[in-house]
Amino acid sequence: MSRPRRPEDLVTALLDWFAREARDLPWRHTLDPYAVWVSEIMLQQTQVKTVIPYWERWMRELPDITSLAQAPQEKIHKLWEGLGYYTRVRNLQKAAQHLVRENGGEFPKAFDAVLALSGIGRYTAGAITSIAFNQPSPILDGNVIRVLTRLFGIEENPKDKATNAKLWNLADELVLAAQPVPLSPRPSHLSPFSISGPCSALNQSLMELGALICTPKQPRCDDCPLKKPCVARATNRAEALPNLGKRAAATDRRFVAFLAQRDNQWLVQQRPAGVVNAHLWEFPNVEVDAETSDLAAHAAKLLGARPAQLNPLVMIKHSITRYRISLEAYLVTATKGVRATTPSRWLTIEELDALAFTSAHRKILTALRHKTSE
DNA sequence: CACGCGTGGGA
DNA sequence: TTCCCAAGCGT
Repeated sequence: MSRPRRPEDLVTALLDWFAREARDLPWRHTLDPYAVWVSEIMLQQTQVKTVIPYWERWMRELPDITSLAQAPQEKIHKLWEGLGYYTRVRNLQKAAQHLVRENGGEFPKAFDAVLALSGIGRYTAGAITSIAFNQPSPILDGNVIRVLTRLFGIEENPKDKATNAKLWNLADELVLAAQPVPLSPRPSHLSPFSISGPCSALNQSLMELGALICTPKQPRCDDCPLKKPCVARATNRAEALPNLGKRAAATDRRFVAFLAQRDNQWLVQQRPAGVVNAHLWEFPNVEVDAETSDLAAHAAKLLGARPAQLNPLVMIKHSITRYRISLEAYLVTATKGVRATTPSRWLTIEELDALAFTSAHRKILTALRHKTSE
């Protein structure tokens, strides 16, 4: 069985592979720390393919720290609509406002100053400082955990404190070993990137390997630049690692939404701070028991008037965190007497479109638009 | 430190 | 269909 080689040899193999195989992603064409920062926040727990259009739109609308700091909160929520984890976007703006106020609108270079910003933890601080400034700061994300536990045959749960520390140390050894290595040239037939240096390339190569080769299921070990030293490949343990614990079982929940119309306007409300999907808009809705049949009573409580009739429009299935949710949307007829509870508004379909909706209620809105255009 | 926080894609 | 999980962070 081949043992892992020295860090220098692993680094050489990774940098060479990255120069050949790295994807052409839009944020790889800039070294602007703000642009890198935005990409890293969007990429937290979110797939590359999903992020690309959001990042491009964001950079057009809010191209620098000052424009973000000054943007209305409705605008940043709308730009984030559908990405989830909406605290991220508020922390992003909070940090931008801090930088305008305290640092002349400049993004800091010092790792500790970056780490201190809202929404930036150890991973993101390491990613930004290595990618934008070629600093030898290690990164450890889901991809890197997978690559390193397999490469070194680490069977312990990577969430355990000691194992997590060990993984950070391994990531640190690799990025330090990369620091003096010349950057591998990218083949001329591929589009050029803006890579700040070998620390940037090494960190990105670990994530890229995890995304393209060292995947959770059916890893493409035959194409891996680290196949010789990889312990998991030699022991046929690749798909068994990393050894993450069991995830919590999903719970079923049922919600009912009521679509109240007044002329060409529909009643919507904004979710309060501190709850799931805070600050986003939705149709009036309530959680009900699975067996509840008297939905009109719920509608009455919610809208202040008992509807004469409830006509089903659409049933949405979605899940948020560990909840499997079914969301039934009903058109409310005879809405005379319906009064909004604050904060809520009567708005046209076009006006609703301009608001940031939760994903599930965005689907209701789409169904409603189709219904009303029939 | 275990948990809450969103969503969509892929097997 | 169901489950896993993706460039994590804050509390």
